[in-house]
Amino acid sequence: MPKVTLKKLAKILGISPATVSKALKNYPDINENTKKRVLELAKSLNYQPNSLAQGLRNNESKIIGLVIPEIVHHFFSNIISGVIKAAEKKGYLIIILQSNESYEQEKSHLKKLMDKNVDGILLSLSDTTTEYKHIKQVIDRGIPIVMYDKISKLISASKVIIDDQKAAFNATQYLIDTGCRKIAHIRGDLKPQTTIDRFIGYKKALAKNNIEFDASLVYNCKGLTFNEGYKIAKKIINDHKDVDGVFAFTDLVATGVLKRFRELDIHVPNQVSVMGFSDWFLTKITTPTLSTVHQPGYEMGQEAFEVLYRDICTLKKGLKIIPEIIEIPTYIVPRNSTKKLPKISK
Amino acid sequence: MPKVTLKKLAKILGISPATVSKALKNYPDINENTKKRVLELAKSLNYQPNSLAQGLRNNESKIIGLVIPEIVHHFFSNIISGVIKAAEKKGYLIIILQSNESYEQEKSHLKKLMDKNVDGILLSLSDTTTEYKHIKQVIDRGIPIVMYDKISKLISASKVIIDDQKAAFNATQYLIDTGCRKIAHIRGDLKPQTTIDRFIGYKKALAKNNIEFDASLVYNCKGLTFNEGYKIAKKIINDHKDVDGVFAFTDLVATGVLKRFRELDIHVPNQVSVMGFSDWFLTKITTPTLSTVHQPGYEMGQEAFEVLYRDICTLKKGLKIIPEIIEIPTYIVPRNSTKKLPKISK
DNA sequence: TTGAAAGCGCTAACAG
DNA sequence: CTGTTAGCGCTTTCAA
Repeated sequence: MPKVTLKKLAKILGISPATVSKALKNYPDINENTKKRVLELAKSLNYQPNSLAQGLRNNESKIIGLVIPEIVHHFFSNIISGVIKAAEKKGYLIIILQSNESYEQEKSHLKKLMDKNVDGILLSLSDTTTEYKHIKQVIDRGIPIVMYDKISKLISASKVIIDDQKAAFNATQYLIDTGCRKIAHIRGDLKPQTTIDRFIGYKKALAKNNIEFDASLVYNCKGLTFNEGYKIAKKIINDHKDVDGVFAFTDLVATGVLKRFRELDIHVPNQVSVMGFSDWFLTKITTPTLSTVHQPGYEMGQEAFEVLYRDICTLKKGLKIIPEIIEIPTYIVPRNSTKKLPKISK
Repeated sequence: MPKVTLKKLAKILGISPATVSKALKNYPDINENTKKRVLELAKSLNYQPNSLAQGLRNNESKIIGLVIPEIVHHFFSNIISGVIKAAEKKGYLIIILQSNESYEQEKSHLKKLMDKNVDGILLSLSDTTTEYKHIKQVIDRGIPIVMYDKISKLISASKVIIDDQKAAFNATQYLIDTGCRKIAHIRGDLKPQTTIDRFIGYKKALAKNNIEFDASLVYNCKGLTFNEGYKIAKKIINDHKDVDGVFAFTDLVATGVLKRFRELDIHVPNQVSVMGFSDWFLTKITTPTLSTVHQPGYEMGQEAFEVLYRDICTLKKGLKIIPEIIEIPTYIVPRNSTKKLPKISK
């Protein structure tokens, strides 16, 4: 199947490639009739412009890169979905790469994306990234980067985030409002900022309500797994018989807690309330269903693309990017693992 | 940051671009010394070839397209992950598009991918696709397509699949082997082939074991949702008090069944066994955990890319593609929603 | 062992 | 309104 090129169209019509190009691009200085002929022929021959050539010429690929820590993950696959949706509207395609929380991979992925002349990159930092030279290099090359979810304050670029601290504060406050006084917190690894922020939010909520912070109520969770939650639940109960709330930094862990509590015949939420974080799909199917903080992946993905798009346009106009920080609101999703709020609202 | 091009390197070194290109590409007819100088300069200036130009010249993009029905889905995100992993090894990047089970979107996605000069396409048919002209067009254009998961026998292309019929047969057989005799089947929409095949597998297993097929035990499930399972579970019990097994065509639905059964105080697996299909992540966290058929998304993704890669190479050599059909094996994952197999094995 | 030249397909500036 | 020309960055003859 010999490919249909501009040149060929031109030859068939007996006009120049330039004219054909303009006709196809709806330039104003083209005879209506010529334009019609071109358009018709193009359609009938099913002409597709060669985007490689276009890209080479115009110095843009209409492709953006998306670097994601882990694809098989409810939150991140929602992000992908949001990005694709928003990108589609503007005629952009998405190349996806997975960093697996590895700094090395992140670095090499950025390189690959630059090689492919992407017009911009969406990046969520890997947990092991502590240096940012590779990112600055990309930006210096004139390829805009927007960071989402896991970001660094040390990079000057647009960002799309949630306020983990506030979200965790609200979650803890919710537990308190529904009557909990002795609330354990299961936190993640020490490093990632999100984990730290959620921990701070937890502490702040306690402080605000004059509940003394008790370090022994804070449990460190190595992996982000169901099993970790399952194990820790037992520990919590052993250590603190009178605990009445658990706030886990992520749903999966909370789910493990739920399961163990049921096995231990600890009633949720009457004896102990449990609060997760993220609003993964699975929170709807546990028994009891899990109250959690909704982390809007889809919206983040959409927003991230839109910011990036704006930055791309800014850059194309030769202007300097003014980084935007966009915060996507989160909210509590009350389900059955927490008690009802008292009617008398503040 | 002015980009480093071949030309620039050539100028700096006082040699021709052609020579630089060859040096970089390890051509044999280049002076060792020249080569070294080129390589060094290239590295020190961090030269990256412009892939658009390369692509234009060599007529290949080193990008492949992946059309997926739905990204936010455990099975499919595993596929993505597998594809990316395999593609990475061969230096390919992946553009992802989501069809949302829409024929129109599928069609337009294929067009976009062709426009972007992808070297090949991985496609899982949307449920609403009944015509295949758009696919044949792509193949005619010389872009190889490999279909995975949801395929059509009417297309001559390589395919990566599981044997749904066999898998469903085994699942049903497993229920029978563990003592079930009156097994309900929750099936999906009428159209998709997978649904039909699973239904056939179910029937065949009954026949094989001399259990009479009873159409009233087959329930049609509109959506692929937890709620559907939840609703249907009640119906099953109302219609058939003595049912002792349920085989759902997908895990999510089975999970809904599990939940409703618990509410109805129907013991799983002692009174009724429940078997799902897919081995989604969530099957490990339900109560009881859900026995299911493992559907290996990651492996399918890897395999799909590899077949596509072979087809791309074949085509590049000017040979004709001989379609391969690759079947990825499935297996039963026994968990706690089914009874144990009797010790005396056949 | 090197380089000049042509061209992949498209577009933009400019001339007619 | 249309066409000529030049060139994006790279590769590949082919001649030197």
